[in-house]
Amino acid sequence: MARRKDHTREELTQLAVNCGRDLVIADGTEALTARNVAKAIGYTPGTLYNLFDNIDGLAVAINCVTLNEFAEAIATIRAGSDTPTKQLEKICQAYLSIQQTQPALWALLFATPITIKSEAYSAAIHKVFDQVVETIRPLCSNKNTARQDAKIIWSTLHGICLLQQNGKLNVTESDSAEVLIKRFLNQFLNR
Amino acid sequence: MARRKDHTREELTQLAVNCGRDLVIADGTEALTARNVAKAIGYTPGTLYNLFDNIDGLAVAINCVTLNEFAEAIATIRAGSDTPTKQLEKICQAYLSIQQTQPALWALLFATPITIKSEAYSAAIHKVFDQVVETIRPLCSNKNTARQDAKIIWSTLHGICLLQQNGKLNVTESDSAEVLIKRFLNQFLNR
DNA sequence: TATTATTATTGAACAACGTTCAGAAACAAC
DNA sequence: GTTGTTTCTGAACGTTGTTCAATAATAATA
Repeated sequence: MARRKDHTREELTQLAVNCGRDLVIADGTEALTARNVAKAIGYTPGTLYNLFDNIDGLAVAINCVTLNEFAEAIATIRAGSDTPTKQLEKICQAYLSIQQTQPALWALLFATPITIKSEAYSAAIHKVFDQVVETIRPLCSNKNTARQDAKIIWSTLHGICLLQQNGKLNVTESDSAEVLIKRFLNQFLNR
Repeated sequence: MARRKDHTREELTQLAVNCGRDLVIADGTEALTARNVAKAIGYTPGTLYNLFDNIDGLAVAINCVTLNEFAEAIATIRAGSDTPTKQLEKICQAYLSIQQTQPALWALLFATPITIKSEAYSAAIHKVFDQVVETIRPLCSNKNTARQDAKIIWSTLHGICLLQQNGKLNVTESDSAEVLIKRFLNQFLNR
């Protein structure tokens, strides 16, 4: 069989991304295999390689969706009338929320070392990160360090979540990620 | 063939850990396969499963070596006559140094989500972490928060290195991990 | 309408992975 | 010498990512 043309190339890509995402949500990152996705979309593995260079390409595409959703959540927070500090807190909570409610999607985002150059992926990262920078800017003493501070906050957020997920932070006692992040923000923002 | 008894069980374990470590250093974490290690030690894959539950067990054993080396480096730093703040800086630099000089070993340590319960592994983590806590303690305003602060610092250190390694921090400009960490410490320790 | 060109899709194959386990070989005990 | 125990092999299984000749459906052409 060949040339079914049930879907356009774009539709097929969308289908793969959606089904792949559902697979990850349902059964974890390990379920994201070429054969699993192919079966889910009703095609064979070979077809996926018409759409993506390799299976990591699909992972990146799924990550773009996750990042874009997060970027929208941040935009909503920033559209509100909270103080910058409060906004930053809410952004951090939103990040935490992703990790806690969709741990598998989060793991696909960060716990997997993905080394792929993708226009869309860089753009998606920027859409998130740049907003963090702008939120922080009024809080920075030195105006030139907003981006650096954003990187630090982003890294800490990320590090706490990662070590928490792997149980590498539960040395003896267990502090919730939320508590640690709140403490970090307070101290880092000098209040 | 069977029962060569060229080595005791302990020697064989040591051999596997050492060769596995060398493989990782030379060719990255992906080179740590049962067949590769088996060939390196002059046995067959099956033998490895007498020594470890699975291949992750070998990875954990290698990580213990890395962690113990790091713990010793920290001990040397703490034995010096620097101020606590300076000691903390040096510890952070030592962490960075591991990531930069042995990126594959570091990747095996942290970039891989390992979910294994190991007595030795927990002990190795503690040997590192507890020293960080003690170094920080005199710098903490509230005496009860030393462990929390240590976790935050540890997480930040980790997050910066991770995002840096994956190129996920090089948004537009590139600040070195060293600069970011120094800035973080200054700000976090309120100076 | 008949023929040709193009393109999407398959399915079988390949190499490599982790892992298992019956059996063979070497040692120890009696 | 016989028996038992332990170590080690090697072949197998199932799964992974990935490739690619063959094929069938469509589009283009005559």
